[in-house]
Amino acid sequence: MNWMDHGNRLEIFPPKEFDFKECLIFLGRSEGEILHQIKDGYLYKLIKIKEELILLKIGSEENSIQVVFPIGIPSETTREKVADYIWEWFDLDQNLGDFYEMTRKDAILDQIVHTYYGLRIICIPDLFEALTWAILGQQINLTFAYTLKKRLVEHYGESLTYEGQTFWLFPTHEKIAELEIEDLRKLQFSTRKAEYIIGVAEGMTSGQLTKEKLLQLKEYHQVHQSLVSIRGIGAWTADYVIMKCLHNTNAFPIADVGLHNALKQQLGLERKPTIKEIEKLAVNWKGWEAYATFYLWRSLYE
DNA sequence: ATCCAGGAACTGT
DNA sequence: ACAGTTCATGGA
Repeated sequence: MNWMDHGNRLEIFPPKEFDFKECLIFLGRSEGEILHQIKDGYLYKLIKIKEELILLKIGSEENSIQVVFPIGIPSETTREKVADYIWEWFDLDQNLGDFYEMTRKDAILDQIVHTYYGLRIICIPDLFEALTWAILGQQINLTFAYTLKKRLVEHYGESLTYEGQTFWLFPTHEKIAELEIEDLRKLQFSTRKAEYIIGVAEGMTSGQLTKEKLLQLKEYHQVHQSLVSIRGIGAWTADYVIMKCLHNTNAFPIADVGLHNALKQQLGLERKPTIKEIEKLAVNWKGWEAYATFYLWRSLYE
């Protein structure tokens, strides 16, 4: 991690394969998003570090990400954690140079990575949020998934209002673990989604399911297996979470509808490709399937 | 209206 | 192992 603490602001120096504006475009993809806001080229996000709510205003300079604190300056140790958070959120530990090296020889990705150069997987560092968001997205259109997330956050999340704008935190698993199915049914969650999400919340609150434990597992299939063993988490959700929360670039949600649509479009097909066809296309992507998928998703909007 | 959505569990073979 | 069915609701 490469950054400087200037006391009242942070300056973070990302690797060269990074473009803040590309990341902002991804972050701004939905009107329904409630967990961050974008205004005048700045990204605002509320986070919580050790019981302290911290509003971040994030912008970019030529070679750095600038973070300021509109409400109050946190302590030095907290500022360090903020820098950690930003580094993790934008997946800055990955060496995208290796990914781009691979895509030079790839008929599908070569053009795409050129167009969106510097885009990184925007992560969901909170495991509970990542799992819940994936479950919400199962088999419903994304617009409605955002609506459900908004309702969940506004009912059970913490918030802070600054200059007339309200900023939200995703609810904690402790809070959701206390709910009954009917509580979420009222928000128009299906019984299944309600069961799955409360179940995950209970698993995390009991300490059985933690991000740390998952990160300790050495083999990809071990992580995948332990996630899939949880009710409501299938292969797609496991891969999505491994990609968005656990930073493993081997993750490949191969059954994803968005991926299929992107490939259909890129290849000019009449129909969506089959799983077997995708497996063949993806042979070159070994080790970078998550980024290949993410860039293909990006190619879908605009 | 009709189809489908960033699937998963369940059931039957 | 594998295929078909059910769940559930809104968006386009």
